[in-house]
Amino acid sequence: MATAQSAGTADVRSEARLEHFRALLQAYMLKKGLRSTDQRRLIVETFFRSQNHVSIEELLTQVRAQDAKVGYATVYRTLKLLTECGVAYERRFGDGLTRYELADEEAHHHDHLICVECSSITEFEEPRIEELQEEIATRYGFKLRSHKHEMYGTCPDCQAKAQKSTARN
Amino acid sequence: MATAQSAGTADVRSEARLEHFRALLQAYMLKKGLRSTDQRRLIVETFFRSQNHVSIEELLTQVRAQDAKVGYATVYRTLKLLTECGVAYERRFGDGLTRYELADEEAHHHDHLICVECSSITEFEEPRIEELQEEIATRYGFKLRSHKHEMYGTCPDCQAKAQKSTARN
DNA sequence: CTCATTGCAAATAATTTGCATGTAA
DNA sequence: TTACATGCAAATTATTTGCAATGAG
Repeated sequence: MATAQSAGTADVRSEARLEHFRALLQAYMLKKGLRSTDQRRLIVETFFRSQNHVSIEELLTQVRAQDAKVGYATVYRTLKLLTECGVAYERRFGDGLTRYELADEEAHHHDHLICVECSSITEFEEPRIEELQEEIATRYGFKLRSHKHEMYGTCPDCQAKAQKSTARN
Repeated sequence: MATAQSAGTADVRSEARLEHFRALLQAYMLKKGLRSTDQRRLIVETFFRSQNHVSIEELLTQVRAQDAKVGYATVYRTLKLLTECGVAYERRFGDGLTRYELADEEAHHHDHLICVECSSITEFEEPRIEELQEEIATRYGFKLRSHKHEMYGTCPDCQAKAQKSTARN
């Protein structure tokens, strides 16, 4: 089995929370005069059920399993919509890909350990860092909205692998 | 030929430190059998003198003020080289651009407060966060190489501006 | 001489956009 | 009926690469 680092987020997402996001989206669409279409609903629900940090391509694959005709552009446009109305966050890690995560507070408070060898992503949470962030923001008079904290290094697995091939070089 | 460019970091970068980086680069090039060319030297020195967080395009503009024939590809290739040998760090902020900064320890240990309104970047330093990072890396068995810690919010100036136009809405 | 480097243009890759057609409201 | 939405393909943007010509060691 592959490394399923950040455990199945889908299970963690309670219906109640998703309902909250659906309402958020609906309110935004109403305000902007946007329309609810089959594709949009499908993409949004697929996003809600997908693993954390989905890329557009991954999402599109899942979406096309339901409706093979959905195009790239629609997924891009829908994810942009979700980002605008505060349902999703865009994240850019080292690879040239934009990934998305559900914009709940928990997501807001976890951060990432990224392996520079195998690109695996491990999430961590550290309230003491949160505290310090607030302190710093206050120090500089910033009103904080979000943050991004990524640590890059070698994961235990890759360290082990590197050791085996040390003789080679 | 005295570069009449923006003040800023150039003054802060002591010759001694630059000399260290020149040595680092030279050692790397020697090891790899790479050659020292006019373009490379020009790009590297321009990078040393440029403001922090330069983009390829900004750098190219500055380089072309000296030698109009230098191509994009050479700048990309040279910055990649600088990144490989540990002289520069790549950074990706919100816009779709890769920016580079000198890889000294101070740069390694400062992080960024980014204003979502005016895009201004404020650097900060907080040793207690550094400590916590090490602690977390150890907890997950990671060997840390670098990190990125960005906080997004509204800077004091933009908060003030927002206040003035509050009556408007 | 030999092989790395350069500049250019063409190739990728990710994302965006124009437009004719489809479709919520 | 009236725009908004979609799918496709073409356009953009950032970056990379192939290649013939150049130049460092």
